[in-house]
Amino acid sequence: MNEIAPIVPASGDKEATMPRKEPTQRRSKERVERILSCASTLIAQGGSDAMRMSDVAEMAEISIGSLYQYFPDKGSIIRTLAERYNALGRDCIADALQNVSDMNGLQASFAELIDVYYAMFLAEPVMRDIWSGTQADKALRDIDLHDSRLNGAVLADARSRINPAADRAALENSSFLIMQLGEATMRLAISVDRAEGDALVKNFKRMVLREMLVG
Amino acid sequence: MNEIAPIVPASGDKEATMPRKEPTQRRSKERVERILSCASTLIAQGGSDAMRMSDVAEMAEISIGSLYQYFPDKGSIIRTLAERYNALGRDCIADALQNVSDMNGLQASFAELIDVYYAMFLAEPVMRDIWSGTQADKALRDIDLHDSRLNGAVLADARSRINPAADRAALENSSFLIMQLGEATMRLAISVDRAEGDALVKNFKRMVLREMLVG
DNA sequence: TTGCAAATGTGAGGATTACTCATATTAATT
DNA sequence: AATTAATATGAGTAATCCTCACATTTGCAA
Repeated sequence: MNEIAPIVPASGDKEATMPRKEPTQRRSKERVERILSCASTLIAQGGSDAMRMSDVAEMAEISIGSLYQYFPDKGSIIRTLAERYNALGRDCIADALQNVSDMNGLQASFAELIDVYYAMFLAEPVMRDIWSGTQADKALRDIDLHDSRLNGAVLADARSRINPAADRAALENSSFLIMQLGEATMRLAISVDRAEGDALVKNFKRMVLREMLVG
Repeated sequence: MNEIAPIVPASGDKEATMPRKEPTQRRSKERVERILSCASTLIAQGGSDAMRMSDVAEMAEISIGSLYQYFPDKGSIIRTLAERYNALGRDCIADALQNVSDMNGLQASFAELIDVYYAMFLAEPVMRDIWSGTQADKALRDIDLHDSRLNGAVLADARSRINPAADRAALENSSFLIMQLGEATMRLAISVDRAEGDALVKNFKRMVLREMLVG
């Protein structure tokens, strides 16, 4: 687990973290996608710890050497997947919150958002696995923190719109915390049996909606 | 990272997870302590990933083979340390909450508890490291969940005493969630700079005290 | 088309570490 | 003192991530 991740063949940047530049773009892009897709499948099967780089190469029908030409290390594959999932979540959150203009709307949207996230966690083994690793791996945690800040800012915007008098810094801190605690709640909920998990999520929802209301 | 941890030479149980039984108890007990202490030092220096079993053996001045006689795998050392830290925390929480009898007392005690925990997290690199790994390792997570349930039950007891009308199951669920979110907040707070971490903890405290008052 | 240089592909092998096991040593017991 | 049981030892095994010297393909100029 090392530094930064390559997202996709860098387009002329100072070669970033990607080993070599973009060649027959078409082919290399396809390879990157195949690698990520195979990695995803393998993680879904046995978790990212059990995913071996040799398995990924074999399933993607490329040599191990080629694999390392596209991703400098195992962590970079996982980070790339994490970033993609996060981007999905970010869009979801932005969609839900961008246009709320009153407290009722905010609460309704946020409550639904929590449900959607919970459903995603339950349905996506890869996401689950990667998010679990989030705390242990520094690079992953940094990605996670960064995205929580972005999402927190979106929430803070909405709250600020509704209550312009509120202190912006405080709103941002509170919103960031809410995003992180939301993730923690999801991780917790999927670690226990379904009924208890549901109850925990419900409890969290109640707590957060009140926090947003009261402030 | 495998199954269950040995705590200390098992006293005649069906040999549990410990390789061999208790011998010249004195010596073996000392060895276990020395191993744990050296492991602690090494984790404080570079984190548990960087801690090599060969280093532990060397620092403890025993052979690698002996090390594996006391701890069946690397994870078991870490789990043992985790359980010891948790036991400390459990005592702390029980002390603070056992005798509260009204809401003001509960809020005051819990607020102080949060501060104490935060201070511990800031001061104890080993605890930090182990707790960070909590999410990634299944056995560690199970230990963590188990202890959060115990602590949650203590909190639920206190709340139940204060408000006997409240539904016990709901209190327990809420208290368990609070304990887990508290941990999440600590992990978060130490991942950002000190000022922001302080603000996050303060925010969490506010949120939780209100939850206990209202919820 | 042909030939050459640059870009990619390849997989045997290096390097690191958790962990094992046959053997040596020490302690307990008779 | 002899025998048996308990424990210590560390060279060696196994599992994996990753590298690198060399083979192959591609792009391009003549």
